[in-house]
Amino acid sequence: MPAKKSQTRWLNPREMKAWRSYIIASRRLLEALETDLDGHDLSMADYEVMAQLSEAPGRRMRMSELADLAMISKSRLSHRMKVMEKAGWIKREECSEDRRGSWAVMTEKGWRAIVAAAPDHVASVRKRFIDQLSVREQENLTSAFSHLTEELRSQFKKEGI
Amino acid sequence: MPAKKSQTRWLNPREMKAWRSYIIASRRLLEALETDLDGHDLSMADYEVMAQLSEAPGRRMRMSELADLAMISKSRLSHRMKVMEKAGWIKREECSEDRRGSWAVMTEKGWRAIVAAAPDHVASVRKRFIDQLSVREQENLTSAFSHLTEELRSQFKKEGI
DNA sequence: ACAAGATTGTTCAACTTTCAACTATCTTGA
DNA sequence: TCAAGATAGTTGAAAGTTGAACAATCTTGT
Repeated sequence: MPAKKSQTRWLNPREMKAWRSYIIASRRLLEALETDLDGHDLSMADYEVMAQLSEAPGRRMRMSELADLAMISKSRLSHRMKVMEKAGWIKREECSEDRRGSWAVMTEKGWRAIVAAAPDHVASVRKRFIDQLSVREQENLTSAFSHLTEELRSQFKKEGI
Repeated sequence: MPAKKSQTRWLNPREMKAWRSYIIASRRLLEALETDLDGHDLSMADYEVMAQLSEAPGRRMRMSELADLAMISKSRLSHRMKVMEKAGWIKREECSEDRRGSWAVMTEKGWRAIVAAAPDHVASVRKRFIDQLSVREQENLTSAFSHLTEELRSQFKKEGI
Protein backbone atom coordinates (compact mmCIF):
# COMPACT_ATOMS: atom_id res chain seq x y z
CA MET A 1 0.00 0.00 0.00
CA PRO A 2 1.28 3.44 -0.93
CA ALA A 3 2.60 5.56 1.89
CA LYS A 4 0.46 8.53 2.78
CA LYS A 5 2.99 11.12 1.79
CA SER A 6 1.17 12.79 -1.10
CA GLN A 7 -2.35 14.05 -1.25
CA THR A 8 -4.78 11.73 -2.94
CA ARG A 9 -5.43 12.36 -6.59
CA TRP A 10 -9.08 11.40 -6.73
CA LEU A 11 -10.53 10.31 -10.02
CA ASN A 12 -11.98 13.10 -12.11
CA PRO A 13 -15.37 12.52 -13.74
CA ARG A 14 -13.89 11.19 -16.97
CA GLU A 15 -11.65 8.78 -15.09
CA MET A 16 -14.44 7.73 -12.79
CA LYS A 17 -16.70 6.95 -15.73
CA ALA A 18 -14.00 4.87 -17.35
CA TRP A 19 -13.38 2.91 -14.17
CA ARG A 20 -17.03 2.39 -13.28
CA SER A 21 -18.10 1.40 -16.76
CA TYR A 22 -15.25 -1.05 -16.99
CA ILE A 23 -15.85 -2.66 -13.64
CA ILE A 24 -19.61 -2.87 -13.96
CA ALA A 25 -19.62 -4.26 -17.47
CA SER A 26 -16.95 -6.74 -16.49
CA ARG A 27 -18.87 -8.02 -13.52
CA ARG A 28 -21.99 -8.52 -15.60
CA LEU A 29 -20.07 -10.06 -18.45
CA LEU A 30 -18.33 -12.60 -16.27
CA GLU A 31 -21.59 -13.44 -14.58
CA ALA A 32 -23.26 -14.05 -17.94
CA LEU A 33 -20.41 -16.20 -19.20
CA GLU A 34 -20.52 -18.32 -16.06
CA THR A 35 -24.24 -18.75 -16.37
CA ASP A 36 -23.93 -19.75 -20.01
CA LEU A 37 -21.50 -22.52 -19.03
CA ASP A 38 -23.74 -23.95 -16.32
CA GLY A 39 -25.30 -26.42 -18.71
CA HIS A 40 -21.93 -28.04 -19.30
CA ASP A 41 -21.12 -28.38 -15.62
CA LEU A 42 -18.20 -26.05 -16.02
CA SER A 43 -17.06 -22.85 -14.42
CA MET A 44 -14.99 -20.39 -16.44
CA ALA A 45 -11.94 -21.42 -14.46
CA ASP A 46 -12.49 -25.11 -15.14
CA TYR A 47 -13.18 -24.36 -18.78
CA GLU A 48 -9.90 -22.53 -19.03
CA VAL A 49 -8.06 -25.45 -17.47
CA MET A 50 -9.65 -27.94 -19.84
CA ALA A 51 -9.14 -25.72 -22.86
CA GLN A 52 -5.45 -25.28 -22.12
CA LEU A 53 -5.01 -28.96 -21.50
CA SER A 54 -6.83 -29.84 -24.72
CA GLU A 55 -4.37 -27.79 -26.73
CA ALA A 56 -1.26 -29.25 -25.19
CA PRO A 57 0.72 -31.90 -27.11
CA GLY A 58 -0.74 -35.25 -26.22
CA ARG A 59 -3.40 -33.41 -24.24
CA ARG A 60 -1.13 -33.67 -21.25
CA MET A 61 0.61 -31.08 -19.22
CA ARG A 62 2.55 -30.68 -16.02
CA MET A 63 0.49 -29.35 -13.16
CA SER A 64 2.57 -26.24 -12.63
CA GLU A 65 2.51 -25.24 -16.25
CA LEU A 66 -1.21 -25.78 -16.40
CA ALA A 67 -1.72 -23.68 -13.31
CA ASP A 68 0.36 -20.91 -14.85
CA LEU A 69 -1.48 -20.93 -18.14
CA ALA A 70 -4.88 -21.07 -16.54
CA MET A 71 -3.78 -18.38 -14.10
CA ILE A 72 -4.81 -20.17 -10.94
CA SER A 73 -2.78 -21.26 -7.95
CA LYS A 74 -1.26 -24.71 -7.79
CA SER A 75 -3.32 -25.41 -4.72
CA ARG A 76 -6.51 -24.51 -6.48
CA LEU A 77 -5.60 -26.56 -9.51
CA SER A 78 -4.87 -29.52 -7.31
CA HIS A 79 -8.33 -29.31 -5.76
CA ARG A 80 -10.09 -28.86 -9.08
CA MET A 81 -8.19 -31.74 -10.61
CA LYS A 82 -9.39 -34.00 -7.84
CA VAL A 83 -12.93 -33.11 -8.86
CA MET A 84 -12.27 -33.49 -12.56
CA GLU A 85 -10.54 -36.78 -11.99
CA LYS A 86 -13.58 -38.04 -10.14
CA ALA A 87 -15.69 -36.89 -13.09
CA GLY A 88 -13.43 -38.92 -15.36
CA TRP A 89 -12.27 -35.93 -17.36
CA ILE A 90 -8.61 -36.18 -16.52
CA LYS A 91 -6.22 -38.58 -14.94
CA ARG A 92 -2.84 -38.10 -13.37
CA GLU A 93 0.31 -39.87 -14.32
CA GLU A 94 3.61 -39.72 -12.61
CA CYS A 95 6.44 -37.97 -14.29
CA SER A 96 9.63 -39.87 -14.92
CA GLU A 97 11.80 -36.89 -15.91
CA ASP A 98 11.08 -35.11 -12.66
CA ARG A 99 9.81 -37.37 -10.00
CA ARG A 100 8.40 -34.59 -7.87
CA GLY A 101 6.05 -33.75 -10.70
CA SER A 102 2.99 -35.24 -12.28
CA TRP A 103 1.18 -35.08 -15.56
CA ALA A 104 -2.39 -34.03 -15.95
CA VAL A 105 -3.75 -36.07 -18.83
CA MET A 106 -7.05 -35.39 -20.51
CA THR A 107 -9.18 -38.49 -21.00
CA GLU A 108 -11.37 -39.22 -23.99
CA LYS A 109 -14.35 -38.32 -21.87
CA GLY A 110 -12.74 -35.01 -20.93
CA TRP A 111 -12.06 -34.34 -24.57
CA ARG A 112 -15.67 -34.96 -25.45
CA ALA A 113 -16.73 -32.64 -22.66
CA ILE A 114 -14.59 -29.73 -23.83
CA VAL A 115 -15.50 -30.30 -27.47
CA ALA A 116 -19.14 -30.17 -26.50
CA ALA A 117 -18.71 -27.03 -24.42
CA ALA A 118 -16.49 -25.03 -26.73
CA PRO A 119 -19.01 -24.01 -29.39
CA ASP A 120 -21.48 -22.83 -26.78
CA HIS A 121 -18.81 -20.96 -24.91
CA VAL A 122 -17.59 -19.23 -28.05
CA ALA A 123 -21.15 -18.35 -28.98
CA SER A 124 -21.55 -16.92 -25.51
CA VAL A 125 -18.36 -14.84 -25.72
CA ARG A 126 -19.54 -13.56 -29.08
CA LYS A 127 -23.01 -12.67 -28.03
CA ARG A 128 -22.08 -11.11 -24.71
CA PHE A 129 -18.90 -9.38 -25.75
CA ILE A 130 -17.21 -9.59 -29.12
CA ASP A 131 -20.25 -8.96 -31.29
CA GLN A 132 -21.06 -5.92 -29.15
CA LEU A 133 -17.83 -4.24 -30.22
CA SER A 134 -17.04 -2.72 -33.59
CA VAL A 135 -13.85 -3.74 -35.34
CA ARG A 136 -12.35 -0.42 -34.33
CA GLU A 137 -13.36 -0.96 -30.72
CA GLN A 138 -11.85 -4.43 -30.75
CA GLU A 139 -8.59 -3.03 -32.01
CA ASN A 140 -8.54 -0.21 -29.50
CA LEU A 141 -9.29 -2.64 -26.73
CA THR A 142 -6.56 -5.03 -27.80
CA SER A 143 -4.06 -2.24 -27.88
CA ALA A 144 -4.99 -0.78 -24.49
CA PHE A 145 -5.31 -4.08 -22.69
CA SER A 146 -2.19 -5.63 -24.15
CA HIS A 147 -0.28 -2.67 -22.89
CA LEU A 148 -1.99 -3.06 -19.54
CA THR A 149 -0.98 -6.71 -19.30
CA GLU A 150 2.62 -5.81 -20.02
CA GLU A 151 2.62 -2.98 -17.53
CA LEU A 152 1.07 -5.12 -14.83
CA ARG A 153 3.57 -7.86 -15.50
CA SER A 154 6.42 -5.45 -15.00
CA GLN A 155 4.81 -3.91 -11.93
CA PHE A 156 4.41 -7.39 -10.46
CA LYS A 157 7.99 -8.23 -11.13
CA LYS A 158 9.20 -5.02 -9.57
CA GLU A 159 7.00 -5.46 -6.51
CA GLY A 160 7.34 -9.20 -6.18
CA ILE A 161 3.61 -9.88 -6.35
CA MET B 1 -26.92 -22.61 -23.87
CA PRO B 2 -27.50 -21.96 -27.56
CA ALA B 3 -29.01 -24.79 -29.52
CA LYS B 4 -26.60 -26.46 -31.91
CA LYS B 5 -28.46 -25.55 -35.03
CA SER B 6 -25.86 -23.34 -36.70
CA GLN B 7 -22.22 -24.02 -37.24
CA THR B 8 -19.95 -22.40 -34.73
CA ARG B 9 -18.54 -19.05 -35.72
CA TRP B 10 -15.14 -19.34 -34.14
CA LEU B 11 -13.27 -16.19 -33.22
CA ASN B 12 -11.02 -14.85 -35.93
CA PRO B 13 -7.54 -13.70 -34.93
CA ARG B 14 -8.57 -10.11 -34.34
CA GLU B 15 -11.49 -11.18 -32.17
CA MET B 16 -9.39 -13.69 -30.32
CA LYS B 17 -6.78 -11.08 -29.53
CA ALA B 18 -9.42 -8.72 -28.23
CA TRP B 19 -10.94 -11.38 -26.03
CA ARG B 20 -7.64 -12.75 -24.72
CA SER B 21 -6.11 -9.39 -24.01
CA TYR B 22 -9.23 -8.29 -22.19
CA ILE B 23 -9.54 -11.39 -20.07
CA ILE B 24 -5.88 -11.65 -19.20
CA ALA B 25 -5.43 -8.00 -18.30
CA SER B 26 -8.61 -8.11 -16.28
CA ARG B 27 -7.51 -11.11 -14.27
CA ARG B 28 -4.19 -9.51 -13.48
CA LEU B 29 -5.74 -6.17 -12.72
CA LEU B 30 -8.25 -7.59 -10.29
CA GLU B 31 -5.55 -9.62 -8.64
CA ALA B 32 -3.40 -6.52 -8.16
CA LEU B 33 -6.27 -4.47 -6.78
CA GLU B 34 -7.09 -7.20 -4.28
CA THR B 35 -3.49 -7.43 -3.20
CA ASP B 36 -3.29 -3.68 -2.77
CA LEU B 37 -6.28 -3.78 -0.41
CA ASP B 38 -4.85 -6.54 1.77
CA GLY B 39 -3.29 -4.06 4.14
CA HIS B 40 -6.70 -2.67 5.02
CA ASP B 41 -8.25 -6.07 5.68
CA LEU B 42 -10.62 -5.59 2.82
CA SER B 43 -11.51 -7.50 -0.30
CA MET B 44 -12.71 -5.61 -3.34
CA ALA B 45 -16.21 -6.86 -2.67
CA ASP B 46 -16.16 -5.68 0.93
CA TYR B 47 -14.68 -2.38 -0.15
CA GLU B 48 -17.50 -1.91 -2.60
CA VAL B 49 -20.07 -2.62 0.08
CA MET B 50 -18.48 -0.17 2.49
CA ALA B 51 -18.03 2.49 -0.18
CA GLN B 52 -21.66 2.30 -1.23
CA LEU B 53 -22.82 2.41 2.34
CA SER B 54 -20.60 5.37 3.11
CA GLU B 55 -22.25 7.39 0.36
CA ALA B 56 -25.81 6.64 1.37
CA PRO B 57 -27.78 9.28 3.28
CA GLY B 58 -27.11 8.77 6.96
CA ARG B 59 -24.62 6.09 5.95
CA ARG B 60 -27.45 3.60 6.20
CA MET B 61 -29.07 1.47 3.60
CA ARG B 62 -31.52 -1.37 3.29
CA MET B 63 -29.84 -4.71 2.80
CA SER B 64 -31.44 -5.41 -0.56
CA GLU B 65 -30.52 -2.08 -2.03
CA LEU B 66 -26.98 -2.45 -0.79
CA ALA B 67 -26.73 -5.91 -2.31
CA ASP B 68 -27.99 -4.53 -5.61
CA LEU B 69 -25.56 -1.63 -5.68
CA ALA B 70 -22.60 -3.74 -4.65
CA MET B 71 -23.70 -6.39 -7.15
CA ILE B 72 -23.61 -9.33 -4.77
CA SER B 73 -26.33 -11.71 -3.69
CA LYS B 74 -28.39 -11.01 -0.60
CA SER B 75 -27.13 -14.17 0.95
CA ARG B 76 -23.56 -13.18 0.43
CA LEU B 77 -24.17 -9.73 1.79
CA SER B 78 -25.79 -11.22 4.84
CA HIS B 79 -22.75 -13.37 5.54
CA ARG B 80 -20.31 -10.55 4.96
CA MET B 81 -22.30 -8.23 7.16
CA LYS B 82 -22.06 -10.71 9.97
CA VAL B 83 -18.29 -10.48 9.67
CA MET B 84 -18.26 -6.70 9.38
CA GLU B 85 -20.59 -6.40 12.32
CA LYS B 86 -18.22 -8.49 14.39
CA ALA B 87 -15.42 -6.18 13.26
CA GLY B 88 -17.51 -3.26 14.51
CA TRP B 89 -17.76 -1.64 11.09
CA ILE B 90 -21.50 -1.78 10.73
CA LYS B 91 -24.52 -2.52 12.83
CA ARG B 92 -27.99 -3.57 11.89
CA GLU B 93 -31.17 -1.82 12.88
CA GLU B 94 -34.65 -2.99 12.33
CA CYS B 95 -36.79 -1.20 9.86
CA SER B 96 -40.08 0.24 11.00
CA GLU B 97 -41.54 0.98 7.56
CA ASP B 98 -41.16 -2.60 6.47
CA ARG B 99 -40.74 -4.97 9.30
CA ARG B 100 -39.31 -7.74 7.15
CA GLY B 101 -36.43 -5.47 6.35
CA SER B 102 -33.40 -4.16 8.15
CA TRP B 103 -30.99 -1.29 7.89
CA ALA B 104 -27.29 -1.68 7.50
CA VAL B 105 -25.75 1.23 9.35
CA MET B 106 -22.12 2.21 9.11
CA THR B 107 -20.46 2.85 12.45
CA GLU B 108 -17.90 5.52 13.19
CA LYS B 109 -15.28 2.81 13.18
CA GLY B 110 -16.47 1.60 9.80
CA TRP B 111 -16.31 5.14 8.51
CA ARG B 112 -12.75 5.50 9.68
CA ALA B 113 -11.87 2.21 8.03
CA ILE B 114 -13.24 3.19 4.63
CA VAL B 115 -11.76 6.68 4.87
CA ALA B 116 -8.40 5.13 5.57
CA ALA B 117 -8.69 2.65 2.72
CA ALA B 118 -10.09 4.94 0.04
CA PRO B 119 -6.96 6.93 -0.81
CA ASP B 120 -4.89 3.79 -1.14
CA HIS B 121 -7.52 2.11 -3.24
CA VAL B 122 -7.82 5.08 -5.55
CA ALA B 123 -4.05 5.25 -5.86
CA SER B 124 -4.09 1.58 -6.72
CA VAL B 125 -6.80 1.97 -9.36
CA ARG B 126 -4.82 4.84 -10.85
CA LYS B 127 -1.53 3.10 -10.90
CA ARG B 128 -2.80 -0.24 -12.15
CA PHE B 129 -5.40 1.01 -14.58
CA ILE B 130 -6.43 4.60 -15.14
CA ASP B 131 -2.98 6.11 -15.46
CA GLN B 132 -2.11 3.40 -17.99
CA LEU B 133 -4.77 4.69 -20.37
CA SER B 134 -4.63 7.84 -22.45
CA VAL B 135 -7.56 10.24 -22.31
CA ARG B 136 -8.67 8.95 -25.67
CA GLU B 137 -8.47 5.36 -24.46
CA GLN B 138 -10.47 6.21 -21.37
CA GLU B 139 -13.16 7.74 -23.53
CA ASN B 140 -13.23 4.83 -25.94
CA LEU B 141 -13.42 2.43 -23.08
CA THR B 142 -16.26 4.31 -21.41
CA SER B 143 -18.21 4.32 -24.61
CA ALA B 144 -17.71 0.65 -25.40
CA PHE B 145 -18.28 -0.62 -21.89
CA SER B 146 -21.28 1.56 -21.16
CA HIS B 147 -22.89 0.15 -24.24
CA LEU B 148 -21.93 -3.32 -23.08
CA THR B 149 -23.54 -2.79 -19.69
CA GLU B 150 -26.75 -1.65 -21.35
CA GLU B 151 -26.75 -4.54 -23.76
CA LEU B 152 -26.11 -7.07 -21.03
CA ARG B 153 -28.85 -5.56 -18.93
CA SER B 154 -31.31 -6.00 -21.75
CA GLN B 155 -30.07 -9.51 -22.54
CA PHE B 156 -30.55 -10.43 -18.89
CA LYS B 157 -34.04 -9.06 -18.84
CA LYS B 158 -34.97 -10.91 -22.01
CA GLU B 159 -33.48 -14.16 -20.73
CA GLY B 160 -34.48 -13.82 -17.13
CA ILE B 161 -30.93 -14.18 -15.77
C1' DA C 1 30.11 -35.18 -3.52
C1' DC C 2 27.08 -32.71 -0.90
C1' DA C 3 24.77 -29.13 1.92
C1' DA C 4 21.67 -25.30 1.18
C1' DG C 5 18.15 -23.87 -1.09
C1' DA C 6 14.64 -24.04 -4.72
C1' DT C 7 10.75 -26.36 -6.87
C1' DT C 8 6.74 -29.73 -7.39
C1' DG C 9 2.58 -30.99 -6.01
C1' DT C 10 -0.54 -32.20 -2.18
C1' DT C 11 -2.91 -31.50 2.11
C1' DC C 12 -5.13 -29.31 6.04
C1' DA C 13 -7.66 -25.81 8.21
C1' DA C 14 -9.70 -21.51 7.88
C1' DC C 15 -12.43 -18.79 5.38
C1' DT C 16 -15.74 -17.47 1.63
C1' DT C 17 -19.42 -18.21 -1.56
C1' DT C 18 -23.49 -20.55 -3.29
C1' DC C 19 -27.90 -22.54 -3.20
C1' DA C 20 -32.03 -23.90 -1.37
C1' DA C 21 -34.94 -23.73 2.51
C1' DC C 22 -37.12 -21.03 5.78
C1' DT C 23 -39.61 -17.27 8.66
C1' DA C 24 -41.75 -13.16 8.67
C1' DT C 25 -44.03 -9.68 6.55
C1' DC C 26 -46.11 -7.18 2.82
C1' DT C 27 -49.18 -6.82 -1.43
C1' DT C 28 -52.72 -8.00 -4.46
C1' DG C 29 -57.08 -9.02 -6.06
C1' DA C 30 -61.39 -11.49 -5.71
C1' DT D 1 -61.11 -9.48 4.46
C1' DC D 2 -58.39 -13.05 3.39
C1' DA D 3 -55.87 -16.44 0.70
C1' DA D 4 -52.15 -16.66 -2.60
C1' DG D 5 -48.20 -15.08 -3.87
C1' DA D 6 -44.30 -11.88 -3.73
C1' DT D 7 -40.45 -9.90 -1.18
C1' DA D 8 -36.82 -9.12 2.76
C1' DG D 9 -33.50 -11.10 4.94
C1' DT D 10 -31.22 -15.04 7.38
C1' DT D 11 -29.53 -19.59 7.89
C1' DG D 12 -27.19 -24.15 7.28
C1' DA D 13 -24.94 -27.27 4.54
C1' DA D 14 -22.22 -28.09 0.62
C1' DA D 15 -18.84 -26.57 -2.40
C1' DG D 16 -14.99 -23.73 -3.55
C1' DT D 17 -10.77 -21.02 -2.50
C1' DT D 18 -6.71 -19.55 0.05
C1' DG D 19 -2.36 -19.81 2.28
C1' DA D 20 0.78 -22.07 5.00
C1' DA D 21 3.02 -26.30 5.93
C1' DC D 22 4.89 -30.41 4.29
C1' DA D 23 7.48 -34.43 1.94
C1' DA D 24 9.83 -35.49 -1.98
C1' DT D 25 12.94 -34.35 -5.33
C1' DC D 26 15.85 -31.44 -8.10
C1' DT D 27 19.62 -27.76 -8.69
C1' DT D 28 23.48 -25.10 -7.56
C1' DG D 29 27.84 -23.71 -5.89
C1' DT D 30 31.78 -25.08 -3.67
